[in-house]
Amino acid sequence: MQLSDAEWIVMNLIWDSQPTEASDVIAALGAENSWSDATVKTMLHRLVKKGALTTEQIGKKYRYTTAVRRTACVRKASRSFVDRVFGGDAAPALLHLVKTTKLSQDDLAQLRELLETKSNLKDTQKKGSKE
Amino acid sequence: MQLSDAEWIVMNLIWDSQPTEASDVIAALGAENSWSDATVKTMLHRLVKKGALTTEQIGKKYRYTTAVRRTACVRKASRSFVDRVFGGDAAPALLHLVKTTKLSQDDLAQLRELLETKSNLKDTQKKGSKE
DNA sequence: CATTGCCGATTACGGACGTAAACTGTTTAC
DNA sequence: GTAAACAGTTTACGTCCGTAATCGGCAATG
Repeated sequence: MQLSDAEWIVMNLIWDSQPTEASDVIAALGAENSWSDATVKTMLHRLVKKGALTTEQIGKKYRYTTAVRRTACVRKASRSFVDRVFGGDAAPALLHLVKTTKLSQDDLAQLRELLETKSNLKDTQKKGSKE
Repeated sequence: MQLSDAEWIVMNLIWDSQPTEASDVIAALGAENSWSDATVKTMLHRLVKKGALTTEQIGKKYRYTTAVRRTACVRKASRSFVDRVFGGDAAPALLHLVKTTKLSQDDLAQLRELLETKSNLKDTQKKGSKE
């Protein structure tokens, strides 16, 4: 599922507070992004048509629920980003991001732990060649 | 400088082998991406108009040179990616990427070192609040 | 010198996107 | 019950993007 900029905003909101009604989305995003309600409605509609959201009719109104996993979309977007910007080579991408990102102590600790785990896992399968 | 998908491909090539003539770009990218030469020419033209490339007339033909720094574009694209997908919160983005990326021992080592440096730098300015 | 061929410029066109108005049907309040 | 309010659908429109054909100038070649 390929999401556009604006669609990510909508989807992120709905992933966070599911299921949601149109009015909630309009209220939240209209304020945040100064989108007109018409704009939000268009987004929702397109996302449904696209298969990213499903609607469930509750009485007279609809409730929107995400139909795609956030992790899947994130994965897709990440790959696309790495491909586009770093020609598919993820390592420099990561180095760059880590270098240029403000991270809290906590984040740093988590990352370090994660890396340690990965290092240990790989410890057996000596994979040193570049290409 | 905001670059589109296709433009990144062109720019990455030119950053790597500067200065370049149109024919070279056409040859390289036509083969790789099966773009028609017309398509490549359009890309080049748009990039020039956009200010991402400059042309220097050598005799009757032009040589293309990048007019923007790759790092600047990478930074911009990274920020835009993190904003769009993670709502500006970079830490989860990094965690996700690190988690889902195949990294060589070498890459891991580099990352770990980088993180250690960052941890030490931050050691003095206790910033723990989430907010 | 006229033709061909290369190269950059101009024009084209459909689809996606951001943005939003207008239309329609239903519910609710006066 | 009629009008206002609300929610979903349709239509709209300018821009960017991918993709490409065509045009126009200059240079080499016969």
